[in-house]
Amino acid sequence: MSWLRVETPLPSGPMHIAVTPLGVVAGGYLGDEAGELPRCTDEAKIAAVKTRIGDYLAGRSREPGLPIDWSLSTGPHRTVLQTLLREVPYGRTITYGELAARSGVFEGVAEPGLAARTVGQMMAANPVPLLVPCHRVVAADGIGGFGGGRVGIEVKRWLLTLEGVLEPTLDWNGPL
DNA sequence: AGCTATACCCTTT
DNA sequence: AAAGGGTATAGCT
Repeated sequence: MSWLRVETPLPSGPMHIAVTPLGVVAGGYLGDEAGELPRCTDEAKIAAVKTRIGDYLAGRSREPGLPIDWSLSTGPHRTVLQTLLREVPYGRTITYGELAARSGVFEGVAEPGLAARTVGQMMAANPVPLLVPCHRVVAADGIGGFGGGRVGIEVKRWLLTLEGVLEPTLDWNGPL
């Protein structure tokens, strides 16, 4: 896989996206690990990803519309991610417990609270942030948490504001 | 009404 | 093989 850098208006700064011949395989919000990553040299892919991601973050498109390479996720993990992608459209949110139920992975296996916890873990381990809208998954009583340290939760809030789920705040620097 | 403790799954190191 | 996580709920205070 090869990586490319995408400028974003996110509080975390530029993103890094990994692509394969199949599609987008991974991504990250950390802007400093770029040094050791193999750089993508395919100009066509670079342009496509930058355009799609850029349009989405600018509010010009509602779906990134990029092909996803699921090879980094397997079993239940992949099932839950795909369920999320299919069941939760732009501007909607779902709770951890709800997603667990919809995915069917925990059918009759675990108790509600326990399944929700597992889903949280899966979201945290989501290799393809943004394309798989893990930020649309919230806790039953509020926004919930978000991995990636302190900026993580800020990114989540930013994205939810972009989609109109949350009211804009003072530090909102995005479109609208 | 609000807070703490507990449950025991799935991914990652 | 072990630890821990973006939670949900039940029970107390």
